[in-house]
Amino acid sequence: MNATGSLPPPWDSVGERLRARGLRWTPQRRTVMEVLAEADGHITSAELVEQCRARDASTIPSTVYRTLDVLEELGLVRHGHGANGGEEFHVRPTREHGHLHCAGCGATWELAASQASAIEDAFRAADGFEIDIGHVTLVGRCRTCAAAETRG
Amino acid sequence: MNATGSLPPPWDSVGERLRARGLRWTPQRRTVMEVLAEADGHITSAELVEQCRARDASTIPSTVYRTLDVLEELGLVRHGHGANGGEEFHVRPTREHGHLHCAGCGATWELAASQASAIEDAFRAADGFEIDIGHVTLVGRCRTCAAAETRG
DNA sequence: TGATCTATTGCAACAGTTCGCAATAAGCCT
DNA sequence: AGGCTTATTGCGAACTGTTGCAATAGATCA
Repeated sequence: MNATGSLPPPWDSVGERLRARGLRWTPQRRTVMEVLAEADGHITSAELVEQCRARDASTIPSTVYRTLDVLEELGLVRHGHGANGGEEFHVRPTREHGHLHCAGCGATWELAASQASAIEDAFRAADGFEIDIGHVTLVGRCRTCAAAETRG
Repeated sequence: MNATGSLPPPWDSVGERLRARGLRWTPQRRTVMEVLAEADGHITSAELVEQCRARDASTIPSTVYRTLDVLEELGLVRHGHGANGGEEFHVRPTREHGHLHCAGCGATWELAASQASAIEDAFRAADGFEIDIGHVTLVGRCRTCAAAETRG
């Protein structure tokens, strides 16, 4: 049995990857991995801390945040900001994608990769800017709410 | 001399506008207006609190935050989120504009209205989404940093 | 001017997040 | 297995921003 036990890829090799960099594989970090492995997709910091605490009541928030920093350096998660500015994490291996949030109805949804490409092109053309479409949740009005406002 | 003293437009009429809605014109709110009038453009919550405290050492942060809520309802400021998710305010009467932040060199700059229009069009075409381009600071790589990364 | 109504303030508590620091413990080497 | 180095943890303090509540003080009307 390897040092990381039965975690699924890409989490099963995290221990080795940490050690290869002179970093350490600790029980606290393993707890964070377990939660992330189950949360595949998105998770907010608050959710992550809460779920770590469910597995290990002695979980300290600052340890979780610092573990996330390390995982981001390893490329296993990427942090972003939700519509209210709060931190949220994209868990690998999720494809690149953006989030849109409607300030009218409160919905948040993903922007498909093909649509994202068109938008990235627009930024590139406008300003030479290579936007990281996934980093912040973009806020505006969905088609329905925008139409309702125009009418009303 | 009117009730708001020598504040410049549109701040000189805030007192009346508040009263017209059954709200009140208080010394604390006046302090916030004075700072905003000088900060024309952008200001973060922390900067605002700090500058209010410089004028009136007894300034309480929660009062400042609540005043900002009221001013946003009046349309005199609009809140947004910086590259790190922190709150920041756009002070009227500034035109609509977006902010871009380069994760490479750390620079933040404004997106001109004409460029913003092209990007708004791209969102509208992609998803029917009416983006509020000014609400969040968009993160990515500026032309220079993107080119440097491509090279090596 | 004074009474009245209630918006607003000040304060304290709290939630999310970061940081400094001393104690702990992972990983390496013998 | 034991010792050493230092990354990491746990904890407390600080910072940003929100909320509940009792006391204060604008605004209005007589």
